[in-house]
Amino acid sequence: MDTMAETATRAPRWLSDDEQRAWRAYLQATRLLAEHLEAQLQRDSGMPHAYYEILVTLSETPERRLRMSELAERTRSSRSRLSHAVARLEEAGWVQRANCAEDRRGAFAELTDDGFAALVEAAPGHVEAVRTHLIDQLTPEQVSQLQAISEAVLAGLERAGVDTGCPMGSNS
Amino acid sequence: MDTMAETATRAPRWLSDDEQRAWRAYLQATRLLAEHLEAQLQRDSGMPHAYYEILVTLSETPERRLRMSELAERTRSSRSRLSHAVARLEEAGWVQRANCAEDRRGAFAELTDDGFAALVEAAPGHVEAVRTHLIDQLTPEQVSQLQAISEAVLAGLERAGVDTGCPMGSNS
DNA sequence: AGCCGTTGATTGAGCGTTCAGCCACCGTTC
DNA sequence: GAACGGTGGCTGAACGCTCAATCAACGGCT
Repeated sequence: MDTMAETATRAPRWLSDDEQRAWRAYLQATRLLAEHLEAQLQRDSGMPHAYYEILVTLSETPERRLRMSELAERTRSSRSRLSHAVARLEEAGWVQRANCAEDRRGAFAELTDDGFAALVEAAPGHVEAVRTHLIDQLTPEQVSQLQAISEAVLAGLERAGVDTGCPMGSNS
Repeated sequence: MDTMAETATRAPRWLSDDEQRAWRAYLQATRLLAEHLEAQLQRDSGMPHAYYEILVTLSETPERRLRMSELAERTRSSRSRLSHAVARLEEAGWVQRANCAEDRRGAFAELTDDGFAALVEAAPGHVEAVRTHLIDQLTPEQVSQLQAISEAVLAGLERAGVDTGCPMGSNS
């Protein structure tokens, strides 16, 4: 990396050794954890984590249904991605679409009973994995540190306009 | 989620409110950050982050070349994934394959001059993004907390037999 | 020599995501 | 009421990844 510092057109603020160690540890930990949780959910419940989150989000709603846009926002997903995902979930019988009366462009995604059952099946194993590989590895103090850190990063990203649903925001 | 605790066949140890807040914040922060970095690298340098890491790993090697297996381990990638990736990188002219004399099954992946140039182009923007959206959002204390947390999680995953592909000792 | 399990690496199908483009509908304006 | 830009949602192609299958070469064995 040092050799590149000289070659670069405009010297950026490179990371210090400590920062780089933290960054690389963070990168590996988040990636491995995500992969592990993904694999667990796929293996035990036959759904990717993103789909699990869709089901969770729907289940936390009074009528177990949401407009596609609203669902996309809450799951921080693009509309396209959600559209494909709901199509898959519909094939699995876990979600069904419903027309919207007030806005005929709109569509609802609705959690079916099978979908709720699948969620009930999937949740314990997933939560157990999260606890085992994240929460239980940390002291209570570290858990709250992690929350503070995550919220700081989130705030920074949102302040920078890195909002998922807003393609117009980035310009130059 | 509480309703599901009763329905599930075996569901001990749900997350407390604090733990769940921490988990969800972590989830969103890591995901948004990863997506942002991915997008930045793709937009500014035309490569996904995984490919960037391959180039970095090759560049940090004396001869700028590594056996495929070795490269797969260092980038924590599956062999298959790496094989596909190197194929793409070869198309881009950033990497070239070379036969291995000692083991005729083997193959080297070698960083080309164009590949190194692409890396030199890409690195400043990427590092800047990491700094801006992660490091600069945190106090120095939080950075070291994050490192400790990440290492704890990593150690837990490795203890649990999750294939890390990389023993703790090796670094760059 | 011949066999046989292992290892290095590639391949192709399938899946999820992104991106760009599209259509249908909305609300406003003239 | 016709035209307009904006919005809700869908589609298809391209891409990266995973998984299982495959192949060739190695190395130890008798």
